Amino acid sequence: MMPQDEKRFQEKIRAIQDTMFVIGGKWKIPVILSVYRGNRRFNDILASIPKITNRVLSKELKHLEENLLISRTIVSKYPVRIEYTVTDYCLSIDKVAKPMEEWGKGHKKKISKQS
Amino acid sequence: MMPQDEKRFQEKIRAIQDTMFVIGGKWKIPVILSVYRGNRRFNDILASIPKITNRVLSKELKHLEENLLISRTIVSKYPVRIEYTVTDYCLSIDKVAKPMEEWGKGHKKKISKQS
DNA sequence: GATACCTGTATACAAAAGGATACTTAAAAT
DNA sequence: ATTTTAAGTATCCTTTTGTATACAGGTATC
Repeated sequence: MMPQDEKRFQEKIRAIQDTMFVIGGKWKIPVILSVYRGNRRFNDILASIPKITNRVLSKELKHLEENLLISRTIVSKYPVRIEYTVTDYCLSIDKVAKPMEEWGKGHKKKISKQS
Repeated sequence: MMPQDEKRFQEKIRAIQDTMFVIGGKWKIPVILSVYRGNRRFNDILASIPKITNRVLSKELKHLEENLLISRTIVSKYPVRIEYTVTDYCLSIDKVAKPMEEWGKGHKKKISKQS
């Protein structure tokens, strides 16, 4: 039998790996933030995130849609016009994104200080 | 000139990408947690994290050491014995890891509910 | 009729991350 | 003398991620 705290440790690992699967990688949170910020159209999102390419953006949007964080709506058929918006559920990401933002800012200072 | 909030948005993105660079990926936080938990020796850490391999662990430890989160000490030369410990600075990761753990647990429920 | 706009997809490729397995070095245990 | 242990490294391979560029399909504009 596995000790209680060992079991809890394994669950912790799994939960964090699940989170990483959904919002990990270089682009997923930036895409969410961009849409959250008001960029609803593909090319606007594309332009708002430095160095992202259309292929990567397309894939990330699909992944986020599958994970219920972004919704995609066809607002006009001719011409094709799509709108991306964040879901209500997506707002929960803020609880993770905010700490990450703060930690990143602090880390930059830390690293530049030691040199 | 870029508007103020646009500039702040770009900084946000960069901060999050910096964080992702340091602790992103499948294994980095699990490794930190394992060491924090008391696993100090290579093979103990290896055994504590399901499915990680020695090659990957070796690389992750090096990366974490370079980013001041883990420290590596040679405790005995013959035989070689190394000890890994978390740095004081590493404790700041908890501010990110905890929300990720919670979000991951909630997400699993969310996904299983919709099916 | 030619060209540009929008929202992507298709193709080809390069780089990074992750995985499987064997090996090393030197001491300690049997 | 052989095996085991510790802490990795070396080699090769697969998968994922990212990049570059071209193209599609339909509308609108010149």
